[in-house]
Amino acid sequence: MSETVQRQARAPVMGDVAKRAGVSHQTVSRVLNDHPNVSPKTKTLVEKAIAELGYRRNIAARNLVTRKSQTIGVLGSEISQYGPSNTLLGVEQAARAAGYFVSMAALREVTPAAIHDAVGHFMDQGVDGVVVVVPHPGTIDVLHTLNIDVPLVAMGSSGDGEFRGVAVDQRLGAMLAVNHLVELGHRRIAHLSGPANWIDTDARIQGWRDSLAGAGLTESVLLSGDWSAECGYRTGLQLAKDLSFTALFVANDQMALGVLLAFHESGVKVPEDVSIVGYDDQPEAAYFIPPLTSVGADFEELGRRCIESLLGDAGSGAAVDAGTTSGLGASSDAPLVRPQLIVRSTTTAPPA
Amino acid sequence: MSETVQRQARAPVMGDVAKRAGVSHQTVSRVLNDHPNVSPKTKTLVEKAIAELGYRRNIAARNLVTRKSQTIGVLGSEISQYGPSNTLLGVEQAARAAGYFVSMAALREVTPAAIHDAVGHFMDQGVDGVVVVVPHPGTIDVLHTLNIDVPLVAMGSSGDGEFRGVAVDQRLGAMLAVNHLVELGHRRIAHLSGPANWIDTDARIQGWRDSLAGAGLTESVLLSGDWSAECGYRTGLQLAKDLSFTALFVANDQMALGVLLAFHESGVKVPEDVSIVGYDDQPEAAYFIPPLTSVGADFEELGRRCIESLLGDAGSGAAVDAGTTSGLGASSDAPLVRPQLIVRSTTTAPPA
DNA sequence: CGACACATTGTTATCGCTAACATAGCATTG
DNA sequence: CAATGCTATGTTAGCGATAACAATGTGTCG
Repeated sequence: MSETVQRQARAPVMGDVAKRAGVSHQTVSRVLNDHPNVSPKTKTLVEKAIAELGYRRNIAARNLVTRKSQTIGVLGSEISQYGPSNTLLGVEQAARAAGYFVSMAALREVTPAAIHDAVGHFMDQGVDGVVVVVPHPGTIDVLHTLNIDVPLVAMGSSGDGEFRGVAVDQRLGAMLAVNHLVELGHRRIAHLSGPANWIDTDARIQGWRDSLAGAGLTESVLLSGDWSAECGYRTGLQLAKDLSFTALFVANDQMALGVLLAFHESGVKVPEDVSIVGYDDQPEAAYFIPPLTSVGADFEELGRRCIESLLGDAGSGAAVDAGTTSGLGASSDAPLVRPQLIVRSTTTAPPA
Repeated sequence: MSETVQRQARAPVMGDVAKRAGVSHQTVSRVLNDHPNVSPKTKTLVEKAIAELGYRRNIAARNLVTRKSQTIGVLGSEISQYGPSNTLLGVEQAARAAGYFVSMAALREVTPAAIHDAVGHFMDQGVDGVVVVVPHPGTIDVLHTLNIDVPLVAMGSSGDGEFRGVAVDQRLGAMLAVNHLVELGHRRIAHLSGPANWIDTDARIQGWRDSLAGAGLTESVLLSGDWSAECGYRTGLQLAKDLSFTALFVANDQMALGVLLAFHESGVKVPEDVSIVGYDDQPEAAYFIPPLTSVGADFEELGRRCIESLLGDAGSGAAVDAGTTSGLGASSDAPLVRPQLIVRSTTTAPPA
């Protein structure tokens, strides 16, 4: 009688399952871990006992003895933004599908101290790997100072000796945008970029330049913004006063939204007076006034690739300690996600 | 010599710290856990040893013996949307500040099976509490079937005997919106709501009704949408053909964006012909054409409150097993976050 | 000054699991 | 048929922390 009570009182452990199945607890462990040498009959027996008891293996005990936590730390910032939040989604999905837990730490502000904190948090937890979804430059540098002893994948980075990187081919994306403009007949194509030094900013500027050069055009205005609609609006107001270009490539959709409003208020007609191409292709872009032509990438796929890359690493054991550091050549084969141009109503041939 | 090598080979454990500080490992544990009866001198000694060795406590071992995982499971869906993603941010922040790890599981699709899966994932992990950030109705019902043995807080729910809830006072938000319209002189105020049965949808419809009733007005058109800009656009196109109202309260900003585009294309002037109020006040709303009047809430605060509520629970031990179930009266004191109306350029007095 | 309370520290016993080794049974082989 | 190798299972020993209890030392009090 009292035994029954006890059983209800505390969760069943491996020994309970073993007793019920008439085997040793080790055999139960073997069934749970899919070891090869277990007879089908025993396996069935054990599985039945597990089901009957509603047994769940104690993860803490397992982690203690295996020295693995089965969890991946995801370091994020700006996770309420379209790109990062979708990347996060992809990361979580892929990680859980692979049997890992996902521990999240969001950076409210991207400072060395905050990064340090969050990584410390992950180390305390003994994560098996870290995915960094922080589109800020310098993050990688901070991480380098941290002496992290688990595999790490950084989104947006192209990878280096120590860390792996997964990124969207942003230069290509920018070229897609600018080529489209060139094909429409534009010859003076300005660019409203992101803040200086961001990886994304630089790559997009580069694409703009390369595309221009490829078409034999000289650079027009290059302005830098801060990604916000507010900034797009202010810049748009300035620009409207004295248009020296017929097309504008804006580094993200939010700034483009601001520009659109500013132009609207200033009487500059889009696309008649000036064509605009955005970047990110967030769902709302299709409903801007007018609907925005934009370059989009599959951010979820990006997230999935992060995990793929990380697990490829983790699978090969402590690859980080060993030769990887010397394999600088690996940086070039960082997987790149290809962006796509979605043409809508903000682009047309330049005014006559 | 070999000892030195060993020390580098494996992470230091409590015993190493103890040896170095000249105390027992238990004393080290006491220092780490802030036990009262440790002499300041010893404490300093231990802390010095910890720092010198770069010691980090093994969480798995601790979890095993304390039967606590120090982690909170966060179940989310639509985490790339403005509201949920910010709530998530608030949750993560507050949880980490309270010394908890945050394990995330994102629902790609909100089905009983997916919820089941994710919760099972959390149970495997032995989370100390669960926060549910899933704005879909029926989620709670599914959770009720799951026999969860840790405290749980559901965002958007008003709480019941078994679970706690934290929500925005959406009825109030809707009333704020409609009252504003009434004060401007509108008498025929339509509502484009969210999908049927959503908690949010119902509360906002209720607020719209109550506000109308309070002003002695009869209900105008009530249409239901699906939150998307696309749907707002289609509905807007319909509506534009035959305007039977002078003001439209839209249940979220994205649908409002679609409506704005549809009206623009149809030649319906906002706000001259019809006033529009949105809901959520996402940052972009200020840059819609024209800038959208909207009702906003502090979603991060909502997230923080979730943790607050959860930890209040967790603190009192296994409150769930005990009397809580009978305390149905507690449902009324669910903390409500108060929304605010932000007036911009889509609202004005009705046409003469 | 002996007794008792209290602050401080040490010792031992788990927590629930997996790794490593040990053992038994059975088929194969020269 | 003894030797060998495999398969299937059991036994034992930790993983690294905290809990519970034991053992000190120190000060106060009658």
